[in-house]
Amino acid sequence: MEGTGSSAPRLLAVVRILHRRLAEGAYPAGSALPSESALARELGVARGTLRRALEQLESEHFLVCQRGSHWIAQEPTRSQSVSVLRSFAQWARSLGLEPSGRTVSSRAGRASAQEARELGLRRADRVHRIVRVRGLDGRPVMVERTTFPGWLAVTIAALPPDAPSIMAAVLAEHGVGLGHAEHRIFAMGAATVDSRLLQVPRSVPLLRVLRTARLADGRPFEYSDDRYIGGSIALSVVSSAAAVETGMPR
Amino acid sequence: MEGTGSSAPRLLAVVRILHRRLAEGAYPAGSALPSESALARELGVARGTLRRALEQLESEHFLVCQRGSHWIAQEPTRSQSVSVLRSFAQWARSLGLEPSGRTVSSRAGRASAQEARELGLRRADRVHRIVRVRGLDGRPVMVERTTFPGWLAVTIAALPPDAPSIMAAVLAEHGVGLGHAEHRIFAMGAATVDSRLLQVPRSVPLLRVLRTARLADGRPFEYSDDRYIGGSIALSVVSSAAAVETGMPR
DNA sequence: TAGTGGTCTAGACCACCGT
DNA sequence: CGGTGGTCTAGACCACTAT
Repeated sequence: MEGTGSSAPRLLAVVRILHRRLAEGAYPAGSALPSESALARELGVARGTLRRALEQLESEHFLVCQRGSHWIAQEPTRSQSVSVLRSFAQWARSLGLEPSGRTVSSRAGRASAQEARELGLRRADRVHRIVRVRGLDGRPVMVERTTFPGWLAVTIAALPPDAPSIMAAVLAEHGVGLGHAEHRIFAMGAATVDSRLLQVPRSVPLLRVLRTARLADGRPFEYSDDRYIGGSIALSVVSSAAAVETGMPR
Repeated sequence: MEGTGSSAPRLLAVVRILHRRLAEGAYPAGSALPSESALARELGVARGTLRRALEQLESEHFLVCQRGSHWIAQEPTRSQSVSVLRSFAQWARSLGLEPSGRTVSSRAGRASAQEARELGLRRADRVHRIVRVRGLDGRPVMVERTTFPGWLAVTIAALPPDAPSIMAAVLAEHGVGLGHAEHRIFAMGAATVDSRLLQVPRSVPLLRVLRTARLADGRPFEYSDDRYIGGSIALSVVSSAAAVETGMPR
């Protein structure tokens, strides 16, 4: 009976509630959800609104459905879209999860040949390196080894060790957000250090992402080696071969 | 006041009409469309339905809008190439390597629920499944388990077991290339079957890519579970912060 | 056949834009 | 201020699935 006129608060609230319930196991993988009508009534929204939330969860592969049957919860692999460029913290919050960060080390240094190449610096230019363990709702899911160019060192070094988002600080201080990034994605076994930081056995399969990111104004921002616990997270990529056609199903 | 219960005929009809009008220059680039209410009245649908059509055109970059103002037609030449979509064979050759393929099995079957969903089929519709080991310069680097919709079965079954590229055959026979794909990327340990096919020890880290691909004309083409030997291959993805999606965050 | 999801409708309130 | 898009509601009919 009532609209809001701004962003989509009801929808977002419902999405968050469902994410939370799935994460907490209220709807175990493979089990059926209550009917749309029942769920809508319980959450105090119209069926249409509830439905848009379900469709979002479906596009994130948390739910599936078949005509005439109930919605089914899926194995909760979190999927991070790479095409839409967002920081870890932004991505986590969009899923209704709380991102955390713990800085393991943070120190100044000189660029290696590789770092210089990726960040557009000269070898031995000043850089700042940090190692962070990042988590979702308190559980560690990835370890991140990042190198920043020297001009960011002051901003980075000033951050508290549990800052959930470095991007937010950079945005606040320099007024520029992420522009674009290149990712190279591998699989690898957990090294001894990784296994200790992530609290998993050695040689467990990890998803390794080497990332070179630039700010919206084109300046190189970071070069990072991220290692995710294998099953806990999926990267999602949508790619197209250009060319727009007219007959668009979907 | 009336629903249909089947696919979405009204919505599709409206989308087609708008595509045609844009193509015919009824709404020149930069000009404003009539208001949603007026357009809905003219086309004989509810505003909600018209709106879903506009959102689809927006996601295809044909239209943009601002709050409180009209929808604006866009120049339809905007290439949105984010990630380049290429087949394994195309990719290998671009690296100067020789792609190879060995078909391990190839047989007809009926779609599982998951396959039906990914390929836009109904459960138990005819599909064709193949398992292939693919290599670079003679060394196996990945195993590929692919499901094709029934209408492709003849083309697929006719291929020689060492065909380096299925896409090339489809392109030759049906005259359509790859259009669009979605990937979900994980890390996992090699299962027993994988280790045998790839000639690596069990539990070696593999890069697992679940891929749903469509042809340029929008028809679902394949659903595939690809597993790459961890260190041998990296996926490379370039992403930018631009990206506008339908209505929802995705 | 009863119940579910898939689609569509008609109407409402709100925030925002131009005047 | 009136008009526009953005969001939400309540209710309807249909095709499909399960039993």
